[in-house]
Amino acid sequence: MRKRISFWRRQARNVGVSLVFVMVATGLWYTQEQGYRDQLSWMGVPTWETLTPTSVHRVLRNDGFLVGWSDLRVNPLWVSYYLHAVEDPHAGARPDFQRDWRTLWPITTDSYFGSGYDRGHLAPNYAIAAVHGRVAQSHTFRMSNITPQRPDLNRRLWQRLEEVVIDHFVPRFGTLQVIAGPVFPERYLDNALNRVGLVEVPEAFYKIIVVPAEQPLALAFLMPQNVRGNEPLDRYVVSIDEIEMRTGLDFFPNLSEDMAGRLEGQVRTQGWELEKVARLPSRF
DNA sequence: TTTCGTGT
Repeated sequence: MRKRISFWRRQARNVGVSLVFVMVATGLWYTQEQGYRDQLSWMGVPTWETLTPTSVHRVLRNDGFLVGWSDLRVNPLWVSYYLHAVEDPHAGARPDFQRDWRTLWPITTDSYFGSGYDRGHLAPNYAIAAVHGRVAQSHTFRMSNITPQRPDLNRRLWQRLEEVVIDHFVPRFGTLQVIAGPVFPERYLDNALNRVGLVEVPEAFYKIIVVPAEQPLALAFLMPQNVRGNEPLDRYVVSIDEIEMRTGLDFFPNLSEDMAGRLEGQVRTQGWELEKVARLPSRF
């Protein structure tokens, strides 16, 4: 009898030691992970306004950018990254697209074959490569960073926007925080079966650009799938509030209420000199 | 320099 009691005591102590170990390890991991996330997002990682199946996601960390991955949409709901001016911007050759095993879903590099949709980057190849280097570049080719885009959007209008960001806005402001992602129809069931393989097809895409200064500036775009590609960029400027309404996400959750109201509630294009870049021709 | 598909 005595022996049994001491056996269970020992087990209880072992469980206790294990629990403490797990808590400490989790705490260390969490602190470190939080540090990485803070380095890749200004004023907090995007989160959901309300906990709904379509807005819930988990964060995948890459070199140079974060991905908010939705297992229901089988899409990145957002990507977040900084860009800063570099001496001699250039990118190496485009690597191959890669499967990302963290998504669990089997999204392979030829899942898009014959679909009529491009494999569109959210965190862009060129800008990430130029600013964050070769490894980060390869991570932008993970299928977790890819979403179905119509060719005229991906290769023309969206590409022009990406080019303006890295070639004009980054040199002007020095450092930018960019968040980009897809927009889906309001009712999930209306679009639930509209998929490329397992990947739900968005109806539009947003890109939020912030100058993270004492007095921050923000500019946000919302572009639909069906464009010709030569439209002026400033036609698609919207407020961050509008993107939050359309996506169910909360951007920059650590912003003070006061600052959030000023930055997110209205469209302010002063300071961006949009008129100079809105009509630059397509490269492709 | 910056987007991709192509078909196996």
